[in-house]
Amino acid sequence: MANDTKERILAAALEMFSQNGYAGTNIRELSASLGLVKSGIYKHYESKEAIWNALLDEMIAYYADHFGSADHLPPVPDSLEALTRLTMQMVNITVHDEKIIMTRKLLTLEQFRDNRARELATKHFLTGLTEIFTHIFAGMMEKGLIRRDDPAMLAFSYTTPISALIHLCDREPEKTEGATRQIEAFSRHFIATYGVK
Amino acid sequence: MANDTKERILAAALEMFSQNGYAGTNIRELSASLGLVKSGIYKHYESKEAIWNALLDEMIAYYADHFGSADHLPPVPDSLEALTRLTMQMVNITVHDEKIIMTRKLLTLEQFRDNRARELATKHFLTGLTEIFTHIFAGMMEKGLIRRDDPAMLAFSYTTPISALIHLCDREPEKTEGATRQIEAFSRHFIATYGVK
DNA sequence: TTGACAAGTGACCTTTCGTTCACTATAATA
DNA sequence: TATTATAGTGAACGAAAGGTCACTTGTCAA
Repeated sequence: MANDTKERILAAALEMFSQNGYAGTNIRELSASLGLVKSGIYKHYESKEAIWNALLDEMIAYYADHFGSADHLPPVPDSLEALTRLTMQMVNITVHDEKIIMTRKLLTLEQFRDNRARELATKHFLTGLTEIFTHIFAGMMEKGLIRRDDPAMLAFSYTTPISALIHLCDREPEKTEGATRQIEAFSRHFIATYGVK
Repeated sequence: MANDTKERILAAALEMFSQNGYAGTNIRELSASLGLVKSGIYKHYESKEAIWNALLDEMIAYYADHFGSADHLPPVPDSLEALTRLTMQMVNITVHDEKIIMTRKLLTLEQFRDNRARELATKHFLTGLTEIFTHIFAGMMEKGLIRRDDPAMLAFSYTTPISALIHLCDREPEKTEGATRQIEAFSRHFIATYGVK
C-alpha cells in the first residue's frame, strides 16, 4: 500500500517543533496541517514522543550520512579566493534551505531538554564545522596558501563568527542578506590576515 | 505590607522558563516552587503571560542599565596581557553566574516566539559584545598595542568565537572548564596575530 | 469475489492546563 | 477596637491536551 504519510508526519513535525518547540506543539494542529484528524496520527506513531524520537533518529542519521565521515569533506581550495567561494557556497545553502533552517531552530529549542538534541546541537553549531575547516586549513597550509599555524585554532576562529551570523539569520530572517555580506567581508578579512600573499 | 513575593515569582519564573521554556512551564509547579498554591500567583500577576512580560521588562531594563550606555564600557586594557585578563574576568562571570546563564537560556528558547526576546537575544549574543570590544580595540590601536585594522571587524572576530563557547557551556555545563581554557587559548592566539610586539 | 489489512474518522476518555472565586488569616490603619 | 486591604487557600471551571476505540473505507492478494 503506497503511503508516505509516515514521512509527511515527520516533515510536518519538523516544521511545527522548530517553530513552537516540542511542548508548544499539539497533535491536533500537526494532524490538521496534513489534512487528517488527530487520531489518524496514531496509526503511524504511537505517541507524540515517538514522533519526536523518530524525527531525531532521522536527523542524526542524516547528519552521520552527510557530515559524519571523511568521505564528505569538501576539496581543499587551491586559492584564497576559492576559500571564500567555497565558504559562501556553503553559507548560501545553509541560510536558504528551509529544512536546514528548521533543523537548526529545532536543535536550538530542544538542546536543554533532550540529550540527543544537545549532542547534535554541539556538532551542528560548533564541532562539525570546525572539523571540516581544520582539514581545509591544514591542506591550505600544505599548499602554502595560508601561513603555518594551528589549523584547528584557525578553523575555530573562522567558523564560529560565521556560525554566529547564521544564527542571526535564523532569528531575524530579514537580516539574511546583510549577514551574508558580512560573512563574505569576514572571510576576506580573515584571508588578508592569515593568507600568504 | 512588606512582601517580596512578586519578585520571588519572577525569580522562579526565570528558573522554570529557562529550563522548560514558556510553553513547557506550568503555573502549578511555579507556585509550588515558591511554597504556595497555584491560585496564590494570581494575587500578584493576572496571567502566565503577564509574568512572562514582567520578566522580560526586567531583563530589558537590566540590560539597558548595565550595558546600554557608554558609561559602563570597561577601561581600555593597557597591555596585551591585560586584554586576556579582562576577557577571562568577563567570561568567568558570565559562565558561572546562574542568573546570567538562565537569562541566556531563556532568550535562546524564546527568541523565535517573542519579538522582544528576539531583539534582546541579538544584543546579548552578538551586537552587545561586539560594540564593547569595538571600543576596546579602537582604544588599543590608539595606544599602539594592536595593529591598525577595522576595530569593528576585529571585535566581531574576537567576540563571536568566545560567544560560541559560552553557548557550549550553557548546553553542556560539564564542559565549562575546558571551554574556559579554550577561550583563554583563543584570546592569546588572537593577540599573537593582531597584537603589536 | 472475497477476505484481510492498512489508513483514516469521529466520538469519547482522562489528565492537565490556566483561571476564577468565595473564603480565611494577618497585619496595618483609622 | 473596629475596619480594611493584602496574601494566601482550596474547591471548582471550561478549555485544551494526549490518547483510545469501534467503525468505515479503499486496496491488494488469494
